[in-house]
Amino acid sequence: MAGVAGVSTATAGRVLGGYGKVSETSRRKVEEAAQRLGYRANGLARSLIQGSTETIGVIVTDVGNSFFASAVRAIADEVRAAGYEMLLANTDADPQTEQRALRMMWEKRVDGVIIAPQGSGSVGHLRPLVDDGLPIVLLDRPLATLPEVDQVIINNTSCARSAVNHLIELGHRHIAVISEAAHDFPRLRSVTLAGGDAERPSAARLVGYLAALRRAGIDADEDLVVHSPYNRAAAERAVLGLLRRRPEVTAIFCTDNVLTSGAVAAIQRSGRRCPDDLSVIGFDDQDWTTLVRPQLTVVRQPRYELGSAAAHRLLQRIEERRSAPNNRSRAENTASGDAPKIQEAQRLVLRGRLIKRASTGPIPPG
Amino acid sequence: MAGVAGVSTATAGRVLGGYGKVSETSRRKVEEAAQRLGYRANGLARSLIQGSTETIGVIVTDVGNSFFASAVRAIADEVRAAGYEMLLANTDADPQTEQRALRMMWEKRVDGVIIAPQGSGSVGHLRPLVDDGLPIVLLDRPLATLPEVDQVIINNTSCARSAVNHLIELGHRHIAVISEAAHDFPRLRSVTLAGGDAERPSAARLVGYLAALRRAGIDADEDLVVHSPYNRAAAERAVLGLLRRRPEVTAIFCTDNVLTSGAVAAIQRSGRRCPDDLSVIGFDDQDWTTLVRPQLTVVRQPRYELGSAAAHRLLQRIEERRSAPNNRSRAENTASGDAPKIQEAQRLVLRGRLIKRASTGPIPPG
DNA sequence: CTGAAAGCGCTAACAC
DNA sequence: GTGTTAGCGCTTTCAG
Repeated sequence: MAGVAGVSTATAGRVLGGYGKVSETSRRKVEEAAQRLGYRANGLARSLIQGSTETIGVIVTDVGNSFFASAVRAIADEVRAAGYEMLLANTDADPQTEQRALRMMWEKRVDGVIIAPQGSGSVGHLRPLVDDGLPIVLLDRPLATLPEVDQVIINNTSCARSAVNHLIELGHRHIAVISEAAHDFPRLRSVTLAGGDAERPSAARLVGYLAALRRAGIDADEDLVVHSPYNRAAAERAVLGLLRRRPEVTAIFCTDNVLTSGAVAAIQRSGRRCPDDLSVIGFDDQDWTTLVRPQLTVVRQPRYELGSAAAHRLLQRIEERRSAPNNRSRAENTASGDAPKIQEAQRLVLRGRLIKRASTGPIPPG
Repeated sequence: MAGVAGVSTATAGRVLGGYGKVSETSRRKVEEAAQRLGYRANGLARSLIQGSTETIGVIVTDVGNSFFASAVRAIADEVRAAGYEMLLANTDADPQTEQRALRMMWEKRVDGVIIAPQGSGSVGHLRPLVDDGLPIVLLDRPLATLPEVDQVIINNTSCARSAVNHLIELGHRHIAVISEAAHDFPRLRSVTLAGGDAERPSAARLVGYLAALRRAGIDADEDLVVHSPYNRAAAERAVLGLLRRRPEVTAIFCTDNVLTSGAVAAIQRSGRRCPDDLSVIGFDDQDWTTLVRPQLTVVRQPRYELGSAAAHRLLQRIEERRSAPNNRSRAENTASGDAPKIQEAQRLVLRGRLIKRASTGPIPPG
């Protein structure tokens, strides 16, 4: 390449890499040769030497879920605008898959990571990267034992609280919730009593449900806290079971978009009329919630904004680190006697809100 | 690193990289040292030397769209099973964005690319990579001028044909179609006459619509071919306009999932009853199509399978090339007098099918 | 402004 | 088995 252009590799590099000073004449020669040879830079070599890949890693549990699809879309937009690329991985909430993805991305030298951790096991997977000083942003789920890491989340507990409050105000007393975290009911009940919060969105929403009941002086009934995995068919079965088992239930709060569609299907199949016999609140304001009859009352969460905020935060951290790579690794940090200069972690909470529509109504007489 | 373990860099490399032969003793020493130092391999250096990154590029127009979200999910699954990673980019159907993404991925040395090209302009963007011998698979949209590239697509034309046939059999004569490719109507009409096909799915579906009408001896009416971009609100407006303008329309065929939701919204707002006044067929069998009343008749396309097939094909090509890197680049090919050995491109067509439900019925009397 | 040379962290070939 | 050496393709000193 440099040979064809009749200059040294150094000059060629300066032109192609856009650094240093080059005369117009040699610039033209190089560009022409590059054109002719169909030259393309080797990003690997460049990254190897510069120590940055202009690539971030994104790890979610399921891009197929519309919630994450929106968030990833937002991240992609933000990242592209900054001239970065995005490595994407799915975990299906499997700890091992998550660990492997994280490790591979780390070895591929991503400049930062946005992750929706699968659970508390994630802390162990993230620890080495955190200690290494890699910028990380937690998406949608905080990790209490990783307080030094930035996070962008939704005010899940209070969203759930206002949803359930709405039902209570309408006169409902037998309010069921369908949740992926139902098995955590005993633990979460005490969390509520202590006024605390919970890590996973599903748990946080359940806490909100419990808090609302408690404030209204309604005893939480474990049998009305029904469990379902994130799977429409399973949710449908779970809700059908509930309605058969506890016909006195007059309202259902769904804590996730797929649980919502399962619940709506179940109610339709059960023959109960909504909202006359049964009120429903869904989670996540998807397009179809205004197409069904009655239109669904839902908690809308800013999914796209969640993604852009996370990406924005991450890119900012990467930029910070680039201009001041003090906090390289724990090893170096401990070695140098400087002030640790550990950046305060940022905790960004975006607000969802209740959209009242036609699927919620006053408690039926009788 | 090698120093701490008390061995040479070569031995350390053999252990960490998992190649060559090493004694148990030194293996243990190296692993221990690696553990202690928190060593992580540098994938960039490895890739630089081995000439493969174990990473593929995926380019779609919008991961936020449930169609692509499913396909990308499938690709992620397939790719992960093979131990690869995935760089993902969105183009919003913008040629420049597509070109930039392609270029960046190419420079980052991806081992292959899956792309849903935005249009015929994509050929120029892909040409250099194709000539370089990079494995590529076209997803969902063929490119006639790039016949040497593998493609995985849906039988869009015949899906559309059977949808419209269904309407015709029910007695409908004034059948509208809502399409992103409506402006291509004149050109596509001649394509149909010639029995040809079209590149973009939207166009292919429109061709199917025209073919069905033609076979039934119904004249296609340009005014019933309504245009809408992929945007729910726009689709809703377009369909409302159609219903006002041409009240004799008794059936609507939607050629995409977002157009479908817009059309359903419009019909609901118009006050026309479905299927009594108006039959509708949607595209893409999403969850909600069974939750609305009447349940929607739709064309189901195998979105997940489309993604897995594409990924599968690509990984296979990458494997082929790895074992026989003959066709490195055009330059070398031309130089060597060997048989070109150009692999025949594979064209995989997955079949969608019509799911008849309650939104289609016989033509109303009157 | 330009060239020569060193080296990023690794693997491949070859000796020992 | 193991160590030595020579690069992968680029950027970065450092002289000229």
